[in-house]
Amino acid sequence: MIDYSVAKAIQEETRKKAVFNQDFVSNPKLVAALDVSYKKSKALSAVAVYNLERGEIVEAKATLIDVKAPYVPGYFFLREINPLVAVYGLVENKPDVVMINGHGYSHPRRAGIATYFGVLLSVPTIGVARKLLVGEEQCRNERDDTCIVIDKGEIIGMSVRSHIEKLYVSSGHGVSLETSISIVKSIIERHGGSLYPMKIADLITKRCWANEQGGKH
DNA sequence: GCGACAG
DNA sequence: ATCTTGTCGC
Repeated sequence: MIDYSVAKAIQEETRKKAVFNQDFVSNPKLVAALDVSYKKSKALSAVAVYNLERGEIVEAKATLIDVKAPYVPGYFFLREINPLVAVYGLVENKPDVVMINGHGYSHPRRAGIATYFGVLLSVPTIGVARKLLVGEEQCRNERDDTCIVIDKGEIIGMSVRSHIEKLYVSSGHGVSLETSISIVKSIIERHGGSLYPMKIADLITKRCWANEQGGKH
């Protein structure tokens, strides 16, 4: 059995350094979406840089690296931080905000992978997950497509649903929950209910295995 | 003690 | 996340 006390201490330090209630950027124009897929001990990570004004992908990159750490709920960063940092380093058009596939503040210690990535690289991040790790939804009514997520008496994130998918959004670092929701909703409303750049990053990670020859794309 | 548990 | 056939619904 592995001892996660060190990883836990890292997350607690990360939470102290993180900023959840301020926006480092006032008018973001470039938003990057990062995602990772796995095959045996290899991780294929991808990034799609999206122009909010034009509603288009302006850059895409992918890379393949080895991973050793197993996936453990609550300690996702141990497994996925390296693939994420590796592919982010390939980006030429540095984004104003980075969307990470996973939780940010909505985490047992308020420091999910999105928060860890943001503090580590000192970039604004948003956490976007498909399942809750902690907390429970509180919807005002059945019609509302945006609900708050409560844990231990505080709002830790929000759910946003379209007719295509349901996402759990939380602040990562340097992007408030309100701004995070605003960005996510503006994208899905523009692309038929799909978080377009994240979908593209996801497709890249799953379709580049066939013609992978070392990673770069 | 038991169940739940981001990707 | 990944491994995977047939099957249900529009």
